[in-house]
Amino acid sequence: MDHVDKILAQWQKERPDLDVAPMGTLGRIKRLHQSLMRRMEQTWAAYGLNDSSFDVLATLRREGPPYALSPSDLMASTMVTSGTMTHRLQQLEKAGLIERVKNPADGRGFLISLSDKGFALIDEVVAAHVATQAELVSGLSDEQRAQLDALLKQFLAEFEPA
Amino acid sequence: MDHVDKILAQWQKERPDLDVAPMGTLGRIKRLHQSLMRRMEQTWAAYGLNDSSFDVLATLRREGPPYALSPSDLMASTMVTSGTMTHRLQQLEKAGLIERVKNPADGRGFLISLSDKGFALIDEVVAAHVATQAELVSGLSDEQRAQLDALLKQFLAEFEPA
DNA sequence: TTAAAATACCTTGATATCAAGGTATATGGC
DNA sequence: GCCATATACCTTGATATCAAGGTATTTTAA
Repeated sequence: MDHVDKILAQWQKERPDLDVAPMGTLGRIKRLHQSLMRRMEQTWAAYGLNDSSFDVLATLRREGPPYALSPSDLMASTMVTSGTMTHRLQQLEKAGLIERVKNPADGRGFLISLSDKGFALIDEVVAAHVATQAELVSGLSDEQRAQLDALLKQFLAEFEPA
Repeated sequence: MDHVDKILAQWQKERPDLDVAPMGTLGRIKRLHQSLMRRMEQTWAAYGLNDSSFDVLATLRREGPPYALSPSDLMASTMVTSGTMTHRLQQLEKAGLIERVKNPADGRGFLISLSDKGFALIDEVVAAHVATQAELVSGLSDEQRAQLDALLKQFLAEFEPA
C-alpha cells in the first residue's frame, strides 16, 4: 500500500465507474521519474551542470570524434524544440564548454563542438553520473532490472517506432 | 535496437571503462515519461487544463467531501514547493475552479475547495484522462502491465519509504 | 506570561521550456 | 537562371518551476 495505491483507492471510492488500473502504472512512472531526476540533478550540480547542459555535452561526447553536431542534430537527439536548444547552446558557449563554427557545407547552419574544457568536464561528470545511476538502481536485482528493461523497452516502442 | 540501445552502444565504444547498463533502465524511464506526459497533456488541454491544474483539481476531487484541503496538504500530495503551489492556486482561483476560505481552525492558513464549476470540470476531465491512460498502456498485455507494476512499485519504494 | 521557535503561506528572482513566427540560405522545378 | 518552397536557426512572449527569504500566526517552554 504505497502512495500510488492510496490514490487509486481514493478514486475507486469516489469514481467506481472508472477503471483506474492504468493510472497506477503511469503514476508510478511519473513519481519514479521525479525522484530519479532529483537525485541525478544533485550529481550534475556538483559540477556546475544540470539536466539540460549535461544532455548536450553528453550527446556530443558519446558521438565520438570530432565531437561535433549541428544544432538540428542535437535537437533531434535530445527531443527539445529549437528555441530550447538555442538557449542551451548560449549558456554552454558562455561557459566555454562548447564552440560554434559556421558549417562549411551549409551556409544556413553551424556546427557545435566540445571545447577542450567541455571535453574534460563531461568526461569527468559522466563517470560520476554513472556511479549515481548504479546507486539508484541498486534496489533491484540484476534479474529484476533486466525484466524491467524488457518491459520498458516494449512499452517505449509504442511511442518511438523504429 | 531502439534509440536507448544506440546511446548505450555509443558510450560502450567511447567509454568502455563505464558500466552503462543502469543508464538504459533510467533512460527508458525518462523517455517514456516524456512521451506519456505529452500525450496526456493533449487531453488536459482539450479542457483548458494542464498537468499542474489537473493535478490540484484531481487531488481535491478524489479526497471526497467536502473536497477541501490546505495548501500545505496539496503541496505534500503533489510534491511541489510552496511557491509553485501559490502560483497554481492563483491560476485556478482566477479561473473560478477553486475557492479559498480562511481556515477557522488556524489563522495562518487557508482551505482550498473545489467550486461547483471546478467539481463539474474535473469530473468530466478525469473520465477523459482515464480513457487516454487506457489507450497509452494498450501496448502491454494485462499480465505484462501487472509485472511492470510490481517492479515499479519495488523500485519506487526505495524513494518513497512507507 | 511571554519570548523563542515552528509553521503556513506568499513574494521575489532566476532558469527552463514551448509555440509561433522571423530571417537567411539552400534546393528543386520550370 | 530564377522563383517557390523547404530548411536551419534564432527571437519573442508566455508559463511552470524552484530556492531563498519574508510576514503573520501558532505552539512551546521557561
